[in-house]
Amino acid sequence: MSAISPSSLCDICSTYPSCFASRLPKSEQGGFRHLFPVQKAFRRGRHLTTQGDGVRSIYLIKSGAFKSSIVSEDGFEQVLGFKHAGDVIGLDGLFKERQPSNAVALDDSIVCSVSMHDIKQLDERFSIIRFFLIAKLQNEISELSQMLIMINQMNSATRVVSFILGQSEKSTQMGLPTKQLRLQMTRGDIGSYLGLKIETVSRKLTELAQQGLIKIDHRMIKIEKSQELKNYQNKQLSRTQSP
Amino acid sequence: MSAISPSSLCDICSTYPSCFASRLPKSEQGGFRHLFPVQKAFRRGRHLTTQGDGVRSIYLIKSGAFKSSIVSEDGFEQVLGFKHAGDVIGLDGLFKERQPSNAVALDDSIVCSVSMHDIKQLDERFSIIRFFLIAKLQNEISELSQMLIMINQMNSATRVVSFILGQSEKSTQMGLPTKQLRLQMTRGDIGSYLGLKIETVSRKLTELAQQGLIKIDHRMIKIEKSQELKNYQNKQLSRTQSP
DNA sequence: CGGCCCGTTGACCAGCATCAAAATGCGTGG
DNA sequence: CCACGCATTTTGATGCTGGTCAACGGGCCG
Repeated sequence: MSAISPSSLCDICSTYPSCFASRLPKSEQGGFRHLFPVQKAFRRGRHLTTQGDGVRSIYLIKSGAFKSSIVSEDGFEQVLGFKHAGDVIGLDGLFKERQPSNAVALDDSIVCSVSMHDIKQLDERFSIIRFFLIAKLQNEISELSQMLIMINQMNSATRVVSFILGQSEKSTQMGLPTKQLRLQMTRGDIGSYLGLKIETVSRKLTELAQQGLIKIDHRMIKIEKSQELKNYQNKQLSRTQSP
Repeated sequence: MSAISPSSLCDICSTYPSCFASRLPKSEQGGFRHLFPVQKAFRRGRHLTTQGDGVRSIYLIKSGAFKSSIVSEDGFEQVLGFKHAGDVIGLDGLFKERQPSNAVALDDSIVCSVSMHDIKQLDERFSIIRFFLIAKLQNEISELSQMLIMINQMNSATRVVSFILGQSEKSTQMGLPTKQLRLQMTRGDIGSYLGLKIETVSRKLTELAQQGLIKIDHRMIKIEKSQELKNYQNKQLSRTQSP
């Protein structure tokens, strides 16, 4: 965790469009620069946030990948989601005393960190920032709701398919290849996220490969038949009759 | 859905302590009254919010009970939570065009409705209101995360036990009896919430009754051995070894 | 009184977890 | 650069939990 460029300018930032800085009126963006958002590098495995620690900043991911998770008292980890360039980390702890969740780097990553003090100033001055923060929190609610639907209503194969398609979509959004993706997380992480055991994840991936829908090379996934994968999803969703 | 008392004063409201009105400085609370929060009654089965409809207000529950849910395109309902007196409904749609979820009255209920216009004014003027809204959204995130943990890591009996204990706790918070509670929702709602089929919910409740931990009379639940129920929870959480 | 939810119970079985073992990859230190 | 050790992944065999299908009773409302 070392400062790279303490006074880096937002307007040369690669994730500027998805950052709240871009929401500020042009005339104010110079002002925002003076709040000195700081870029920091995190090596794989390092914690960006740790459950229970004090809250100091929120973070916008500039490059790399993180998993967010909660660890219960008995040591069980529940993965809540995976975050990539453009995503925000730390909103669930915003204005709180303690971090409610962990964020761990899955790759070497770079984040832009904005201190609580700066966030409070921005929140005070600009309604657009308030809407931004609330919208991002609502996104998290929406994603968690979708996870509940997935885990409660889909079987294991369909969950794995949905996961792959979701990762592929994120990949596309970041301007990376849609049909070729590299998973940053272990099978165990995927299993925790999807509510499946590691063996089940492995088996279902193998089956999908055997059916020719994907190709697997360790953590590289190649999507061979995206339409059939999408059909897979829909077929499973309507496996029981509607009311 | 009829107006009861369009100019009711907040300071005689039974849920005032959990309302954001209570957060305002004393000198401003008179001003808040002039925003005319409106009380409305909802009969059992009526929708307070409907997925896809326009967003007009947020609601604070004064009495009664609601379930919040999402219905997928294929007609499947996923129950996201149950809301009671003091809870807020509509935050997931705050400042949005369309309601992302449904809220249906499980009992005849009364809510206090605050229009988007008023919320915007309050949000603009009072940082304490902003913190309130964000904290409530974070609560929803936290509850959904706990649901994921429960569904991914607990077996059916433990989920049902957790549900009963959770309902009992809510009951306590509202000043109602802790050991005697009336479920407002069907077994089907509970099943959707917990990710279990209706038959499983029914069976597990029966088993708990046979073990003498609870007594069941239709939707009345009497908690006979609360300590053993809590042990049940902990036992199951550590059913597999920690890393 | 009849129909419709709602809830319960039983029999059966599919899907996923569990347990076990081996192969492979990766990081670390010599 | 290589070797060792650990983490990750795969694959197989087996069993249990919770889903499915079916039937029935009871309460509520028109």
